[in-house]
Amino acid sequence: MIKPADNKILDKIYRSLFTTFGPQHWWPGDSPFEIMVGAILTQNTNWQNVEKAIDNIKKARLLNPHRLLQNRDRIPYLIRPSGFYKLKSRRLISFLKYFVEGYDGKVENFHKKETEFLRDELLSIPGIGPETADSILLYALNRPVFVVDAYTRRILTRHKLISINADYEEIRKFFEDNLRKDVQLYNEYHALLVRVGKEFCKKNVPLCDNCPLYHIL
DNA sequence: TGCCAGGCCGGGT
DNA sequence: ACCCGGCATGGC
Repeated sequence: MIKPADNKILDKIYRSLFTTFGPQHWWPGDSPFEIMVGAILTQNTNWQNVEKAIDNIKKARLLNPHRLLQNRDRIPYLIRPSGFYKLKSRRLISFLKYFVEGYDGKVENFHKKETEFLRDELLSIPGIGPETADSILLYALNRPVFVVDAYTRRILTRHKLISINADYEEIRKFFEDNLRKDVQLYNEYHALLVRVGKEFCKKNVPLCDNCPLYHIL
């Protein structure tokens, strides 16, 4: 991992991205529960497809943990547009059981728990890995946890800020160690990385000098 | 048309 | 401890 000399590089990157793109208003979603569902459905999937799935759930008036769990057999059909729908149905149901049985499906009941404790609980749910857990913690529960995703990794790798072998925890620590612990900052930063990644840091495209980050290396 | 999308898991080395 | 295929739909 790396990141020698300039321990302000992450600040520079953030300012550059924010100046270029402005606030991203993440997470797209009206309620913490919708965000949790979206976090699971968007695994390796285009957000547009996830929106269709969430719309289906809303139209069925099932965007509520208790009701969704009670109608679990309708989930595969409803979330079909988000892809991997049988797999994701199982994952969503696992999460719903955890949320309803452990917290009565109420977000307020999470508030008494420590972030690390919740993170461990989320990671123990089958189908919830580090990015999904951290997305839920940051965007649904407003906990200061930095979310690392494929774009984050690709951007940092391509700009030689981390080694190609760096694992999830290493990258997360890189951000959390070099930024102030601030929910709004983490929120915007991750959203901006996704934004710049979609536009300028695609797969199988080397490194373009149009990228706003190109010149601050 | 083929490639890709805001991962995660399980089996094989 | 890695590495890789499977999982699926819809947009460009």
